[in-house]
Amino acid sequence: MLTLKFITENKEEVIRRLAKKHFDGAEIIGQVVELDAKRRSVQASLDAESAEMNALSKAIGELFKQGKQTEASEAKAKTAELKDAIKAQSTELDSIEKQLIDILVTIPNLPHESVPEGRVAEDNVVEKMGGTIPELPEDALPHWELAKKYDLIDFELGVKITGAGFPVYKGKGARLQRALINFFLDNAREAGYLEIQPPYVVNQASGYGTGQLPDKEGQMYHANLDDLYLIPTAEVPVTNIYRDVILQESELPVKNTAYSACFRREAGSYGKDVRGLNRLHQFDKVEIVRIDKPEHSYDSLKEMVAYVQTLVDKLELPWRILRLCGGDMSFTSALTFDFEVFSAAQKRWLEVSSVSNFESYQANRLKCRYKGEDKKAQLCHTLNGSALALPRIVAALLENNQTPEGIRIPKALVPYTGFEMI
RNA sequence: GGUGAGGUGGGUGAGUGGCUUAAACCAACAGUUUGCUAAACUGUCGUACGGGUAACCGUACCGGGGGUUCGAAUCCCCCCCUCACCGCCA
Repeated sequence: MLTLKFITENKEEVIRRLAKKHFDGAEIIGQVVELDAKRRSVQASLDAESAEMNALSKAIGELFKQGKQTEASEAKAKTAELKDAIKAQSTELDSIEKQLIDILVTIPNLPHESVPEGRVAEDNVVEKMGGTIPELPEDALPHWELAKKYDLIDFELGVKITGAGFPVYKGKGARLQRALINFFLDNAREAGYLEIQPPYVVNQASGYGTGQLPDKEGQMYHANLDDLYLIPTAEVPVTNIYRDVILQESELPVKNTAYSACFRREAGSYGKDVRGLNRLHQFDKVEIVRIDKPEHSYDSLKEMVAYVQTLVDKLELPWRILRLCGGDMSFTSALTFDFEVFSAAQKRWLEVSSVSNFESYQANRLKCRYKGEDKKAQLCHTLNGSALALPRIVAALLENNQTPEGIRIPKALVPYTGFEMI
């Protein structure tokens, strides 16, 4: 969430910038400013009364020690009224603070100045393109047909065991998954990211820390007996490593990478573009996470985008980078670049990575801070990106590389698969 | 699952109602000393909110929440978590 300080000090700017995300903040920001003023005044009088009470209690203690029982009892009588006032004020302060938090979590992050105007996915700006789209014959097969033909992925079997969206990978299909995971992790390590193996289920506090809760509660699987959530991305456990942490400036930027299975309920998204591997409830992904100083976070973002580009290049896939427009960005992001690869048989661009700078929006809730030269703790910036999500990469690899002799594996991946053709 | 012990600052850990402004040690940082390293010595060393141009002042925080009391890290109640041993088990 945005910091109260920033909102109250930059009211007009906040409203103006939120408009790019098509969020009308005029009324809600006004409420925040008003509540904050109330908060200050209540706290000021609460503090004054508490100070008086503390002094009085101390004096009573002294009087008792000196054996002045009568005077002590007189002083005691005076505290009752003060006590009631303190109780009332602190109840009011709690309520104001709760109202403020409730409002703050409904305000999205401010988009960076470079975010293009726009409402929907079509308004995103193509930033860069690479690779070549292969010429496939007319009878080229979509990946779900190829998966069946070569017995790589069994979607029906997954339905039997679990349900739709939980495919079973078999033989070279399974080995391809394992190869991609190792390929991505090795590349990330070589690029300086520390490999992490996090838990796949998290507690409520972690869900709140990265912002999945409370807004996206329905998108996560919930193990209600233990009140734990299956992670929708490794971002959640990895970023939460830094919850309630004050880092030293010298430790920044923190660069972590993690593979995890990801679980998403995808409630409400049935029926549209969900065939085959396009949208799943369980999938594999390697994530990269950075924690950085504010003044360096956009350099970090640039590096992350450049890094992801090396992956799609090595996989010889046709790709493009989109700069997301205000309307298509996530709630928490300040600037997002999406990577898409072209799936030549479906003739569609598929999103395989989303790289974002959250600035201090996530760090504020996480309470992830760092101490610099001046010894003052201040909020870090957090960033993350997929590097990469497997299913759509697999879809594109299968479709784009199909030949009459079988499916060709890109050279960079062969050491990992142990085979050149499927 | 059973039994027991615990949760205090960056870490270890003392503190059983007011002398706590949370001791002491370690780590960290600055300085002195020093041929270098090390050691020694001195000093600094929490977070948040509010007030103030500032130095600074006030308030809150000892796992979380409630209660008792003029006053709670300390007493009472509820919850959460951790550790140890036993049982089960990859």
